[in-house]
Amino acid sequence: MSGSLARSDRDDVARARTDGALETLVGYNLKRAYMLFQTDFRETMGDDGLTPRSFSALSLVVERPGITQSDVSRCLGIERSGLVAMIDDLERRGHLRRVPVPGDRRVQALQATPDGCAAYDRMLAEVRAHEARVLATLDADERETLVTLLRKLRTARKDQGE
Amino acid sequence: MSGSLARSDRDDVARARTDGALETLVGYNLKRAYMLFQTDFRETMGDDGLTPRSFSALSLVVERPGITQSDVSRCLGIERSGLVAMIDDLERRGHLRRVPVPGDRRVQALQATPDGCAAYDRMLAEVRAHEARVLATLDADERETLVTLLRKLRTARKDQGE
DNA sequence: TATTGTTATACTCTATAACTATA
DNA sequence: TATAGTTATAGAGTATAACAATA
Repeated sequence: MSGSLARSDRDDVARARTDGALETLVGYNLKRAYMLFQTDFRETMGDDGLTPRSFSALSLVVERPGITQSDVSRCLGIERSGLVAMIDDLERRGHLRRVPVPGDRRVQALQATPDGCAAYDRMLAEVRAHEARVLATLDADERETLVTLLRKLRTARKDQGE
Repeated sequence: MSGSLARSDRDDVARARTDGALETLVGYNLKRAYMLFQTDFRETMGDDGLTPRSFSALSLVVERPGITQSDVSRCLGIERSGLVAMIDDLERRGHLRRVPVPGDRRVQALQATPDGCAAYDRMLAEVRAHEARVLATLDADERETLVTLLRKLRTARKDQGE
């Protein structure tokens, strides 16, 4: 039954090294690393800055002028409905505009404004600095390996049957 | 001003390869990879299965009998308050019990039940299978490298001044 | 004063479903 | 019948703040 534990036993437990099954699981370590990035990203961008998600959307719009919301949602793997408020916000900030497309009146192409492009360039620099900060403990090779492995994980997935 | 785009231009855009700044950012790739794991984890555990979080808590309790809620929250990097409902749930499932500690009446040590240990072993096997599935595109070396890099990212952080 | 467990609360994120207008 | 954009809504996840009991 062992209903209770002595104080010293608990202290031993607390001192145990962190080497359980959890540490061997990729998912767990992935989540912890992701949380690190998330937190620092938000601190970097400030209270009324872009979120990781809206930054990624803006990035897509800047780099692929004329992309539609549906395209963005597919590229980022998120729901179309979630994009509306985000694009509203980016438009309100003056970073982009919704532009009608002659050939298809259902669609509105997304076009970054000059100000939006400039703001994006500044933010991208900040984001790279933020990543350098969080990745400080890895050398250049390790960083590249990490990105490569993460991308491999994802891109290869699309091709599979599943 | 270029108010609108022709259909064919948009199609070109849609066909563009996915090689923008986003793909070079660790944070973005980390998030996408994390989403992959999360989704598959939940599918693996089923509708009334443990969440990634409660599984990690149970793992800690099984491997460090007598650990307290505060210890768990510190190990996992989450708030104490968030643990209460989780531990309630694990207790309701019969996986663990709250056990009074003689030396300190504020504390309740967490003790996995025999059933809880058995259930954990089964779940851990399922989780490992789930990880093997999601990691199918990486070979053994790559998987180990990935875990190592993710852990290095995190563990080294603690030691820093910040 | 500090810590453990707890409650209440609010906020963010995000998906689902349904609607409309077009195609 | 399918797609783009939209709206409304609900649910999960999680943090914050406060409190009681104990140290």
